[in-house]
Amino acid sequence: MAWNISMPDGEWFTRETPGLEALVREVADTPVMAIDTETTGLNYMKDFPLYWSLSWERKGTPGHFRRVCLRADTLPAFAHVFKNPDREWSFVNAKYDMHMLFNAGFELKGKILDTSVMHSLLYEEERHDLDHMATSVLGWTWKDDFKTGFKTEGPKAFLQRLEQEDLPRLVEYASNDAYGTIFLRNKLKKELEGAPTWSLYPEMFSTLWDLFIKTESPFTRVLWKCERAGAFVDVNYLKSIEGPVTEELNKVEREIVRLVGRPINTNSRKQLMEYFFNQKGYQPLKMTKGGKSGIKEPAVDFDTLEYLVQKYNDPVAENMLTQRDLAKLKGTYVEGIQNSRDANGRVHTRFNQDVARTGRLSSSDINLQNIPRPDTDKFRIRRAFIPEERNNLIVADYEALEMRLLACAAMEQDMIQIFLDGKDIHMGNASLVFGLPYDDLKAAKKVDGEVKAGKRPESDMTDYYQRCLLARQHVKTIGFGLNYGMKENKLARDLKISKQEALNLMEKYMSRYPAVRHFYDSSIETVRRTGYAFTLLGRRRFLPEILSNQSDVRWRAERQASNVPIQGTAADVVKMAMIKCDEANLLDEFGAHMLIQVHDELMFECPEETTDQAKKVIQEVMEDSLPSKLAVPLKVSIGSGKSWMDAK
DNA sequence: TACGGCGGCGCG
DNA sequence: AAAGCGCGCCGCCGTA
Repeated sequence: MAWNISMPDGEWFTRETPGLEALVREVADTPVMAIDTETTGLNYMKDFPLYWSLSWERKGTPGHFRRVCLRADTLPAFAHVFKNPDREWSFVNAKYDMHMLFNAGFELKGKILDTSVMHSLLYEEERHDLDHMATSVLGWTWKDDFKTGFKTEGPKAFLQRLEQEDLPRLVEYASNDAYGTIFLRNKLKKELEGAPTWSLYPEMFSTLWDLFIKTESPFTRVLWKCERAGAFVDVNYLKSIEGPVTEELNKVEREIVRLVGRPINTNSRKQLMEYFFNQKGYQPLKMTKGGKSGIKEPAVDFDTLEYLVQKYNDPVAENMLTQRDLAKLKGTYVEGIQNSRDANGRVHTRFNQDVARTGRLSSSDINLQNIPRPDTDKFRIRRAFIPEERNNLIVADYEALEMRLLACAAMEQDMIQIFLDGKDIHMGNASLVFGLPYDDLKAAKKVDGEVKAGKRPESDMTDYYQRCLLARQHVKTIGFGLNYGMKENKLARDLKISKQEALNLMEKYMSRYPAVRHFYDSSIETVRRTGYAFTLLGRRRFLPEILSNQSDVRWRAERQASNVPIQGTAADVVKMAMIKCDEANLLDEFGAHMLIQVHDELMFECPEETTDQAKKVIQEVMEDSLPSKLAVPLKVSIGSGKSWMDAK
């Protein structure tokens, strides 16, 4: 027995088992079912199910459950059940099993309930794997250990040996997962229904169950489709920059070794630390965090290198800045992306729905949400993401999404007006905060652009225009910084101004926008009062540390309290947009697939002929993704082209 | 040889 | 580093 509870016997089915037909009939007649697969491995595009299991509460006999383990050869007998849209499947980590079933030739059409996602809405600080959820939600503990077998023999050999040599153990193992899942589904559903929340649409979202079933549940399938599609990669382009990147990196590393006068591994912070602070005797700028041991050492990060260049004019530090850039580019992107390509030249990320505490997605294996931006990346990695022949990429961006949501949430009329007037928000803010004419700010940016493009003489960029540009930059940094709870010290460092100037700037900004100040204060107050920070659709984040006696712990919770409503609401908006794009049937209408989400940006692949039509629909759907209009319209800029770079 | 912690850094 | 939110991956290094 694997769980520490009494349970019905696990049943075993193969294609030849006489009871299979009756089982199929019962399953078809039971609309709520937990499902799990045992597979050949963890690669979701390549591996496939060897066994699978189901568990459900028997119709007409409440409290009586069945749990069955089936060999994969039984799957075809259930094909019509998988196709039925009017049923519900519960999983742990749903997308993975959906991929496995798809690899075996079956696409589930019913509702998808991922218990990991359900759990993440209630217990965002905990893990969402089956073992932990079963322990903490159900009080069940796992007794058998299969890890060693999987590890030493590999999943395929291990599972197939079990079928031959110890079938009961295989049946236990496999069917218990499904059994745990159906109990988790039932318990978590009750907990979600009993979890009140606060949203802008109380008639639609008043409990976490509303949030789950109306947004997260359909979202899972949307993400599954994105993962499945993958993004096509121009491997020739990556190969073409691999040489130059490597050459440049080697060159700068050789130069560093020459300057140091002995072999040094430029990737080793320890060796660099030794060189700068022992051999050269420089003063450290800052110390590292120290981690568990608490041992702090001099940092050798970007800030430090920049300071060593500034203060000591050190050529090694200067070269290290280049080395860092190139090493990151080469290892993480040029090589990393190539290594992730599948046989068709596409890369398939995992979009994690249960990781970010604010409700954002995360992307891993491969992370497609941190590909370098072309404006700072001289090797233009984004150029490597391309459509297949005769297709385009479409890239749609929410413009200033978080600022718009802040203006709405705070009901800051002057800021709202900037958006209603269709102005650039940072220029608008700079204009109001510093009393500069908006048109001058606009002209400054235009002239700056033209001077940089060589279309105008440098003398056109007057001191006044420089001041205008700087004002916009300062206000932009303040706006983002405030959202993260930044204080004057950090602002001063970022803007390279004095602490007092930074303090003055922030005060000026806040007193020009009193409603914004009040919004941040009241966000913190809400958490003090209720324990939770809320987003527009009612996602909650529990922040008990807001009452901590330790000021650093409490301050951190306060920063999170003021950030969650904005970052989390932005995540809500994009999530709704993705669901609506899916519902708009872009695939059938235009042959368009959603590929990637990068927080406020969506990427699609679309045939050339239908690109213009698809763009129009996508833009409309995204700008209109919420149940009702906000005080500020959401604006989406949309472009298309033959690479991620060109499409923006 | 594998793994986790850590520093460092890419993105929004 | 510091009162800057949310992520994931790389290489190094110490440990098993």
